[in-house]
Amino acid sequence: MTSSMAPGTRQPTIKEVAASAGVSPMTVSRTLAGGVNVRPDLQAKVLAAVKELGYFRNENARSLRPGQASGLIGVAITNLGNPYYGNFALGVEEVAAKHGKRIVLGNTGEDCGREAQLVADFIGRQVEGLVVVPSGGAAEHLRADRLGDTPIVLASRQVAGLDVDTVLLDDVGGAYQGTLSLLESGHTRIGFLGNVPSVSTGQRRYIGYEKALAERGISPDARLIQRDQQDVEAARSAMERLLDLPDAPTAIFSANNRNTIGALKEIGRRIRSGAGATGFPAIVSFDSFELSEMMPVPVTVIDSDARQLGREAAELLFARLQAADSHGPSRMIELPVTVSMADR
Amino acid sequence: MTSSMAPGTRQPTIKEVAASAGVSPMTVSRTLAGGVNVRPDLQAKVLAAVKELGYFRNENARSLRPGQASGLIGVAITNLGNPYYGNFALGVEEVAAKHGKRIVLGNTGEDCGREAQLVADFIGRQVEGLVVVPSGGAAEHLRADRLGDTPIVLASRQVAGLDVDTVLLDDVGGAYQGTLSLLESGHTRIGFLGNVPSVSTGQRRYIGYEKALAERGISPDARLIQRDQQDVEAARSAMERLLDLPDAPTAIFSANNRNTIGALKEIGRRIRSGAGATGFPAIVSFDSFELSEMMPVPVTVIDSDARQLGREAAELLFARLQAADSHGPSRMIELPVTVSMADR
DNA sequence: GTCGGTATTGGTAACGTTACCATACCTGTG
DNA sequence: CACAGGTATGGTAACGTTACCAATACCGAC
Repeated sequence: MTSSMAPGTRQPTIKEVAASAGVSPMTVSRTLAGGVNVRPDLQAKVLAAVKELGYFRNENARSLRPGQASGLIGVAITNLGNPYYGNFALGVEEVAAKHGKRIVLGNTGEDCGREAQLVADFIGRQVEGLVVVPSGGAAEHLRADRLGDTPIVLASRQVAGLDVDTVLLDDVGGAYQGTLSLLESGHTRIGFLGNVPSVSTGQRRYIGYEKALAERGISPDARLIQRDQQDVEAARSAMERLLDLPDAPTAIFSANNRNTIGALKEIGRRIRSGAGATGFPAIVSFDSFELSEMMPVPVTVIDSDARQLGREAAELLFARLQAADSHGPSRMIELPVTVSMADR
Repeated sequence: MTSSMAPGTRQPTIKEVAASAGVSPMTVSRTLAGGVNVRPDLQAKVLAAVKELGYFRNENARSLRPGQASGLIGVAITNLGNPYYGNFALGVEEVAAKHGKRIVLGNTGEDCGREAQLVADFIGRQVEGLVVVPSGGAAEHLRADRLGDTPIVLASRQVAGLDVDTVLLDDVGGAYQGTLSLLESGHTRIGFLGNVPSVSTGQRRYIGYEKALAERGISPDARLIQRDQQDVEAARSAMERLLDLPDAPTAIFSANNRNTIGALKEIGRRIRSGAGATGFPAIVSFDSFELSEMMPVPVTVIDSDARQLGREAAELLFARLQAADSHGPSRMIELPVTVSMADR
């Protein structure tokens, strides 16, 4: 039974456990470390005292000792509310757990300043490595030599001029294939909804789109290109502008999840206000989303496995952590994407 | 310029910074703490050395000092891949940031053992408080006296016999209202898709459903009740069973997000295999989901603000942290939900 | 009975940091 | 010019833990 004390009650320390068990702190430490060379009866006493006092080892103090690792991997993602990144984090966690490490997760909200803060804090907490989905602004704070030799892996997006391990999707190829499928269906006016070019996925997916158009001798029409939307509502409004053009596009290439949802919301709005369910542009969406098969217009999905992306990023990090030469040349992996055609 | 050393390169310490700047560690510490009573020229030297060496304060060592708080709040959620919990975590983070704290996020995967492990680790890392969405199994490890006086707030779900601060949704009321709306439309055979009763939301939402039925003198039909689905595929298959009943339900009350998606997927499957879009049960869904307005069958949504849930949980925690009497009686908050009728 | 070896236990120091105290300096006042 | 009162700086100890070493107890072998 714990004595119920004033608010300021502290965690018990190993000394208190030792006193309560009638042994030295070292015996407690050894017992908790597995009990080698500790008499079973003392182990029992120690464990009883631990339970009685509700003792937990102070991991901060533990990781202070020389040579002791903190057991933490810092993970910074841009938007926790986006299930894509949630699943990404799950992939990182899965691999980290396999190596006996825990992840510390932080959200940058696409804000470069918060990202810098977060990374600094991670390092201050002695993480053994970092997995970061960069927000896309200036990235001085991600340079390897500014991180005190903490290894870092970038995921999903790359940063120009930053020579570190990176895992990307096949953005260019996926966008190219998706756009091509629209061209092959006879579309020639294809709208583009996407991210700002300063974010590498925004840039790379645009390149794939443009490449497919170029092969058919079509030069991009600036009025069909909307690249400034960060959230669903902005995407919806961009879609509204495209649909209101005198010569509206007959198909849309949407470069991500948020844009696709926004575009579909605008279509839904028009359907509910009386327009029939026909005459809307076909949609190709980079990134899948739940219930895409239930949409009133055909949606072709360029899908990737967020969890796998997280796994690969983590594997890259652990490879570097275990490498004899942790300063070896940086590696870059591109994960394939799958294109699931709308079946109508 | 950092000397590029062998893999084992360590973070620089305050002593090294001090040596490099030609001052004592105390002057470095004071400078980093805001610079009171430090000559400007020395501050400049220190800051230059910090930058030069890429020094970050060791937060673990810092929090070891007596009276120093770790600045961390531990947050345990059940499923990172579910955007509901992602947004929940964002709400917690928002309030934590307001108080100058950071969150450490962990995923339990609805696994009670992992939850216990996670909480123990949080405490070992000296978090100042915990926000937990309990997984629903045994919860010995969440008892306040097992947590070394670290305050805890439960969110979304309560745990029987656990007398701690809790934030819930108005599960009973929402389920009652949603079910009532179906009854008022004339439905009498209403299926139930939900969580296992050991999870409090599963239990409470079932109670609301049953209460509405009882008011109309309808006793629940066991064949219409499916309460074992944890993921989308299981939910789809449960929906399949309901639809295949000889006297299939004319409406479905789905007690959460995952079940609603599964149910809709089954409907989609049938529509695509040739059935018309009519003759399917009306759906009421506890929890909203993106694009619910685009579904081929009307979906009434019982919506709650996940982010607000996170905010309220965090506020409860900080109230307790700042209270003079941190052992005061536990509080319970129920957040309202809104019912958005399908508009057809 | 003595010796080498092993099993068990405890003491000490060190990890990186900062609160506290002591010291040295500086400025203005009587 | 002495002295009070402030400002600036450094030394020391302590936070909780465990690696390392020292000490003790015990065992079997000679």
